[in-house]
Amino acid sequence: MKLPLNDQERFGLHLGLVARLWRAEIDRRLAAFGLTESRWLTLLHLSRLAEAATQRELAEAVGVRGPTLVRTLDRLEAEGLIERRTEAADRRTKSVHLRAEAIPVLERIETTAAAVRAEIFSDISHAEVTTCLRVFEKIAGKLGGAETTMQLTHQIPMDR
Amino acid sequence: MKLPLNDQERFGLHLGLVARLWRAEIDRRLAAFGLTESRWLTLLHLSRLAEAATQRELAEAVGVRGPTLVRTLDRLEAEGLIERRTEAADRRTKSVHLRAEAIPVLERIETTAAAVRAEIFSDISHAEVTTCLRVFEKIAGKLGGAETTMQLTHQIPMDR
DNA sequence: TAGCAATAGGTAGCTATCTATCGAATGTCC
DNA sequence: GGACATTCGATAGATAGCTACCTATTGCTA
Repeated sequence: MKLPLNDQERFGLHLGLVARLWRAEIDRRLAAFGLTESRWLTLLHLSRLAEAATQRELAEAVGVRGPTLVRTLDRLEAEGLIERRTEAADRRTKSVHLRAEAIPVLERIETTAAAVRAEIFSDISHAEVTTCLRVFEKIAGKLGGAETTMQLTHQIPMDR
Repeated sequence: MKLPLNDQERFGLHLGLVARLWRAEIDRRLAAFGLTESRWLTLLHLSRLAEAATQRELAEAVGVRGPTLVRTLDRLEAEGLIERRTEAADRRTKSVHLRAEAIPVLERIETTAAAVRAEIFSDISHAEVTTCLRVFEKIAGKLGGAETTMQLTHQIPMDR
């Protein structure tokens, strides 16, 4: 039973581990600014989406389920970084907006993320990165179905 | 601000997402047998470690911290799949042992994991897998320090 | 050998993810 | 136009990861 692992087995085991290490590192660097990955990732996607994104659109962009985003937004709203507005057109939906207070925070996020990337990728070639991305998208295509693939490539259709 | 993402940015964003999809898929397939990833992963590592592994050694193999393993072992012990024994040599440590009831469960895990791998990797070449593994280990080396690198390559030193 | 540092496992509490479900609002189809 | 299905955001509860701290035991060292 105590066989050495083959490469496919090792891939499965290491994927989750590296993802946890990555998240922990970013959390560590941004903790001093009161940010965790789920919060800064949400802010970042919000800044890159069209104006007046709904919670549903934002959740899809970030890659989490609705209830997960609800709690993240609760915290960001309590911290005064975003606000939710009920839209007259469809009173079920709420649009999410960055507040002015979020601008310096976003700048800090961009700076820190760039520094982490420069450090992490210093000895990883561009070809290696694109290979990983191709593998990620193949896996997401199989596991997540069409929606996730579109989400991964940031081609979110407007009519969903 | 609404710039397209470069490949390094996309890598960071997709890593966590694919890891969550992967975990959700395996949990879905093994849920019918009362297993979740943390539990079957722990059983699998236990079956591949030397006899009488301590909790510390097992935690390092699985890649989680001590308190995380404590809860997982609590559940596995309650389900009758493993048992903890206090060793006379060092009464601080407890060795973890598979019980006979775990054998069919492990067979089910191995079968299911092999099926998932065959499906996921059907259109991913061996070269792509090894490139990803090389990237994972470079990142783990930078983020996790020496111990994690050793853990990733399964060269756990005996004298720690 | 007495005291103190280090180690193993456990507990408490935080964050974040998920599924299942709910209420309100909207849309659709006879 | 009324009944039913769908969609959106929120809530509840489960699981799993972490750090910080605690107790018991071991071992080193002055």
